[in-house]
Amino acid sequence: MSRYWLFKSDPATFGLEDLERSPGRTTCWDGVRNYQARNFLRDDVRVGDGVLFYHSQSRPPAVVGTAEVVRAGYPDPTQFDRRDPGHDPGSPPGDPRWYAVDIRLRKRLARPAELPELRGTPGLEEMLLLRKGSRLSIQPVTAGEWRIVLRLGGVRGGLG
DNA sequence: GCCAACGTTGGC
DNA sequence: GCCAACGTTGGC
Repeated sequence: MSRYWLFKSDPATFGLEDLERSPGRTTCWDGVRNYQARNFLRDDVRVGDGVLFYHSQSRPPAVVGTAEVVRAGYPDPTQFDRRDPGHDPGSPPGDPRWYAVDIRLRKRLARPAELPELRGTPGLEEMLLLRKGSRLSIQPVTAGEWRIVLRLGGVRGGLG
């Protein structure tokens, strides 16, 4: 059974449009440097899982699309790249510290599901994203939350 | 193991 | 640009 996730991205760095333009509308979700998020990527995110694509640092912040996991956790190549901002000289190649997954765009939402709107929506009271001080960039989402967010985004029926 | 200092995230 | 919340670092 598939799970659901929310991935945050600053559109100034990598936004939905960048994903739309990526070959096969697929990208490597690398650069995650937080241990809790790493654990999700390494241990829990699986092929076929659904992803809410979220624009942070945006006005207003919003879920703007859905994606699907097409490759489960594997060592993040950028940690071994000297020139990459995420280069981690302390990560042993034999036991990599950081992980990435691949995701493929499913669809852009008909309209963004904006953060202030999410805050007022019944059924989302427990959503991790809405918790004060929640900075986690990879978050689990329940099936109910997934369905509600997609409905707000104008996605009718199905998996989005 | 404690905790102050520091850096980052991200909403506003 | 501001600042609250959080994570990490490093001295002790």
